[in-house]
Amino acid sequence: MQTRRRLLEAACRVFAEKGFHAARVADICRRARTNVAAVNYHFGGKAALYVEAWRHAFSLAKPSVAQIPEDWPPEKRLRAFVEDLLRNLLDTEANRPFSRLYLMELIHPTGLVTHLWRELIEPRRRVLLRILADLLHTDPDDPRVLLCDLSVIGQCRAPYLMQTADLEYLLRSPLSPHMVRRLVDHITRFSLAGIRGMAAETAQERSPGGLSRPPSTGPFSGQDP
Amino acid sequence: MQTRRRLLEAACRVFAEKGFHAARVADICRRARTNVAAVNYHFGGKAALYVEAWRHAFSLAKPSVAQIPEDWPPEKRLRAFVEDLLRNLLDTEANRPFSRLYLMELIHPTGLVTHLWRELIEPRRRVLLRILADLLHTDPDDPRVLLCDLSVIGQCRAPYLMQTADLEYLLRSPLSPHMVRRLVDHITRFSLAGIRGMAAETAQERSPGGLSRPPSTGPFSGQDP
DNA sequence: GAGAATTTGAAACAGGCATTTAAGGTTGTC
DNA sequence: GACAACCTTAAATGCCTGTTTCAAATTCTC
Repeated sequence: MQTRRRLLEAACRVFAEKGFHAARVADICRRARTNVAAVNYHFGGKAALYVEAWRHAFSLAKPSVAQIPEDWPPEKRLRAFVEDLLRNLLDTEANRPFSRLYLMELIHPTGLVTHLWRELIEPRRRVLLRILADLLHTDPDDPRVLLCDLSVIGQCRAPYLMQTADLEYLLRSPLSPHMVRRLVDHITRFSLAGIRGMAAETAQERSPGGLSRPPSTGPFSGQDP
Repeated sequence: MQTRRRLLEAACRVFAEKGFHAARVADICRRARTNVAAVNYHFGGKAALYVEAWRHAFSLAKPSVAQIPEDWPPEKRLRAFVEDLLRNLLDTEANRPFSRLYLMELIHPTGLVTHLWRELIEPRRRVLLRILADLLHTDPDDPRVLLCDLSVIGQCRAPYLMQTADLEYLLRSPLSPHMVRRLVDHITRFSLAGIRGMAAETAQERSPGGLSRPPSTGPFSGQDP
């Protein structure tokens, strides 16, 4: 139905902006130009709407990373990956749903989408680990790959951490498509240089201790719905 | 008074963990082993307690970055800066207040601490810009410095984005002092290599357009208290 | 076009939570 | 030891917000 789709899109935007807890059902309904009862009619409640909004956001975003050709050189694949993560930065109208939705769930775990994690997020991460392993001429379980993963992801998420106005303040420049391209370019080059620096280092001092334990619990362990 | 201090410390931890909005006054009081009315008696309300908690957290954290000797080589200063940002990662008992408090305010601006921004945060950022400018053999207004700033800060904040358990899952290793040291080491080296990569690049293709406008509004522009 | 099912609208409901209130207890002072 | 200032406690208040309710309206079926 029309209303249902409008609600989903509004929900993506509001949940992405505020997070599950701080998002107001009334806000979502105002943006969707509908009544609050519609949420409970179509979805059964705020929590269920949240889960559906996740699915909706991912249904728009998912294919791209998975479609990076595996025979591209790893440098090119890294750029494509970064580009994909930063794609949602603009679209202030359409929404910047996926990247920030995910970020919000990381910060305030609701426990509502744990089952979507392995289905939707883990495969993406595995793509990046593969790229990094290729760049470092090692395998994806190498501790250095995990650290580089954190570095790349951290850089890509940084712009989503703040309001657009604050990002523009930091960069001293309005957030245009051109600016996003420049960000992609920077993060890719910066990371490639960082990775090559690691590859050049002697591996001896980072071999023993620390980074070697198998995963214990799982992600999204917390919950406060 | 005793109670006042216990409240401040509990507030730091709870606000840092949940953010202003999601934090419950009752939670804070339970941790401080006091009654909910104490918050309103000693501080006048949740909002005022939040501001005082910020001040308290910063009073513990502030000196270090400011005390990095300016005559150290920039590589050494960068390491000291990163180390300072990651210091709060442990201290699960004492609290990991500053870094995550700040992060929460970035993500959900409350508008309650805008006045503390210039006083507390801007100076820290200027220290980093100076370091990066020295490393790039340029001045702190160079657009490349701003991009590197985003990269370094993004990497340093990444560990604070998630619950400890999730970070340990990503790193496949428990979060020990040793692990934190390794993180500091990695981020410093990775960034130094990235920065040197940028410095080596031809400056021509990143000179015109984009990154050149003076700050328009200010940070923490939003508010939803 | 009549009747039935589905969807929407406005208002009432209920629970959670910050804040207030007023009484009781503690500490310091003369 | 009495008084006063300060602090703590438990219960009450009132607001905000997700959910429910039920009537009105729309859409679908025959």
